[in-house]
Amino acid sequence: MSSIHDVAERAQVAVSTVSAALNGTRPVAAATKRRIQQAAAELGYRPNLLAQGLQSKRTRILALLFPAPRSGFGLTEMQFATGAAEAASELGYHLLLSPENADPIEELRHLTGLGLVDGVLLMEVGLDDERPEFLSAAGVAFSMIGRTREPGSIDYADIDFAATARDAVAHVAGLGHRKLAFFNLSTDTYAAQYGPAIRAEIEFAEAARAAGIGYVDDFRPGSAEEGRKAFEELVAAHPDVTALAVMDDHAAVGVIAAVAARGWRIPEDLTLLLVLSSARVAEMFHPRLTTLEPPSAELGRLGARMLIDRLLDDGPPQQRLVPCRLVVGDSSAPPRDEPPRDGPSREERTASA
Amino acid sequence: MSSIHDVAERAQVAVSTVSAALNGTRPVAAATKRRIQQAAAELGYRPNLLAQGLQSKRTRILALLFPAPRSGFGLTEMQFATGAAEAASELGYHLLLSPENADPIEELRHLTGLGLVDGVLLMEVGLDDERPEFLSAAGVAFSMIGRTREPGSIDYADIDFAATARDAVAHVAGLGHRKLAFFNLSTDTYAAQYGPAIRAEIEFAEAARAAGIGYVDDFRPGSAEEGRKAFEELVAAHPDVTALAVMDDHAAVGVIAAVAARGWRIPEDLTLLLVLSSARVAEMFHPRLTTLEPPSAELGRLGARMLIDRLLDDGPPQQRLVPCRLVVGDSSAPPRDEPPRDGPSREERTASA
DNA sequence: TACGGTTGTCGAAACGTTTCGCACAACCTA
DNA sequence: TAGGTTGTGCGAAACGTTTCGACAACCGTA
Repeated sequence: MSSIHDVAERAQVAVSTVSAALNGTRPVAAATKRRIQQAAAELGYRPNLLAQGLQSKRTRILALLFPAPRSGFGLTEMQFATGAAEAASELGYHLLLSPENADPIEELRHLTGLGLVDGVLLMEVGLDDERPEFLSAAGVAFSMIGRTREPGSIDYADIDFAATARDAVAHVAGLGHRKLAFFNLSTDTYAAQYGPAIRAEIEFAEAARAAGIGYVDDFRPGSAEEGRKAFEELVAAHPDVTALAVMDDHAAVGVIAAVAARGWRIPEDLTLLLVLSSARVAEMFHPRLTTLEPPSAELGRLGARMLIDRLLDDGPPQQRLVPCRLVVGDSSAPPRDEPPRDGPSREERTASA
Repeated sequence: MSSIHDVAERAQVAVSTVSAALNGTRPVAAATKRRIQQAAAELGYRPNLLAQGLQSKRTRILALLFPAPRSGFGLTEMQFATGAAEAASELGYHLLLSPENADPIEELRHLTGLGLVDGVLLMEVGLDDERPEFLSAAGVAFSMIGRTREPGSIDYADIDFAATARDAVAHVAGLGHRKLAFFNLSTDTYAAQYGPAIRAEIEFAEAARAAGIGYVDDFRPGSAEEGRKAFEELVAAHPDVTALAVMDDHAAVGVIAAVAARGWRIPEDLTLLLVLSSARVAEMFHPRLTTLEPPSAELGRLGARMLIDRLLDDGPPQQRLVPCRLVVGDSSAPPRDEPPRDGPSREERTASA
């Protein structure tokens, strides 16, 4: 690989002049600059990022910390990563994919001690996450996808749960439903104070209250089997529920099975919404489920962009909330007129269809 | 951040001695070494990766080139990335996530010119991919996830399509099926000479021939709608097919809908296999589909590991094929005794169940 | 006693940049 | 014509490492 020395030699100028000409650091005579640029082009010169970084203390490398694949690790997280990588790339930055091991803080200490990265992008941020505090104390620039309980003046991009819940409730209320149930993420996830689990539950309750429709959120099924059970219990305890919003993909599978087992149909007997699941997953279901699709790639892009902004100059903190996109599928319909009973209700309808 | 100078000063030795003591590059008196290690620990010293890289020409950074998200970009690709990142991390390497833009070769030229990465990990390798050739010519170390038509002596990790097809065929033949159909990836993907599409088709044909069962592979549906149509055509043209292997997730959705529309049931009337799709996707279906799950994370790990091996010393090329894992779901069953006819076959069975 | 070998340490150079103080010429102004 | 002001370019230092030749001290042996 040719270095700046080679360019200098070929253009018959000093090394420092090449640097100035290429970076525009200070004025260089037009003719000289042209000669330098040509020499650089002929040699296919690319500045060495390591040398640049060593000198300037800026590497233009960002680290994306991603947690050890939990059970629910999927498309959404992937899209954070690709979104962030693309945004970084567009702005001339690189993205390092850093898996987190058992001790995230130690991992962080190591990573930032290397002098390799300019800043860190945190994802899967818990409400009481300790990483932000550490990074702040260490003076490392960072931004979050998601947010802690009290984000203070830290940059973050997160889902707008309030707007998402409002949209979801407006959708079902608009169809005429009077009572909505909400199946949260698994009990474990909830207990771990996972932000989306906590916030979604709060905001759905609030949105339902504001819209004046009934609301139930006692269930947190994390698997198909738990989803099935939860649905049975729901119907037993609240037979007047006609719409259901489910956070966990697998629980939704169980719900659908339970609905079919009772001889009910979607959407005639139940309007089913998938919350925070990608449309690609929703398409796997039959009928295609109505989804509140998280803006994952967008959040990744935003996270990377605000981190880069922060590195360039420190303006006020950027805190962005983006709502999920409502993708109406075939699982939304007005409620049945009267509560369905067990039995051959499906056949009755099939006959009339 | 403290530097090697600080350590040297604190331990009262020369900088070069610190380097030698910490890297074991050459012998250092035990007492001195201890003093140095203690000083380093007290200061929390971490060698600067940039300076190390600048000097040693080795950065311990690998780049994973990932293509612009195609339609089918999903879990599988994610797992390449996380698998590779984990393996790299375990071996003391870092993984750079590099999105590919419109011109992959130019992108590569740029990336490798930076001196930032020691090697490149290629994924989504096409049969006639031009990237390997470029990298070979440029003298850049790399390995592939997937492989070109003639991989020569390039390191790669890929799916063992022959074994996968054998396993799939053995599974359905073992259940008693006598004729298998194969729905490949979309026509576009096939036309683009996407390795898995080409190889899977060849190997399924071969496996079916070897097992002595009938085989059809005229279809390449890339969406639910195309899947539905393809299934209709299949049944019309080959009423004796009782088992179907589908490569495209969305096509499978269409197939399932078409099966239901005819009043047939899975697995009673059709054994359905999902090929190259993750078990997590298969669980979304009802009934849970039998899957040939690609060893994505494993391939990612292997790719990273063989690349690192290559960087350390050049032994013979490593070329690994890993078969998909057969995960038997609820969509596999022995064939019905006689070819199903249109009509109330489902009701007959429902009554007897 | 002198000498070759071993052991342990040091200092300087090099990796490829950027930055900064200076030098020098040309030009303008008083 | 002398002094200041631009405009342009140069060289050296610095960033934090590793590497390598030099060398001092010590040992055993001839």
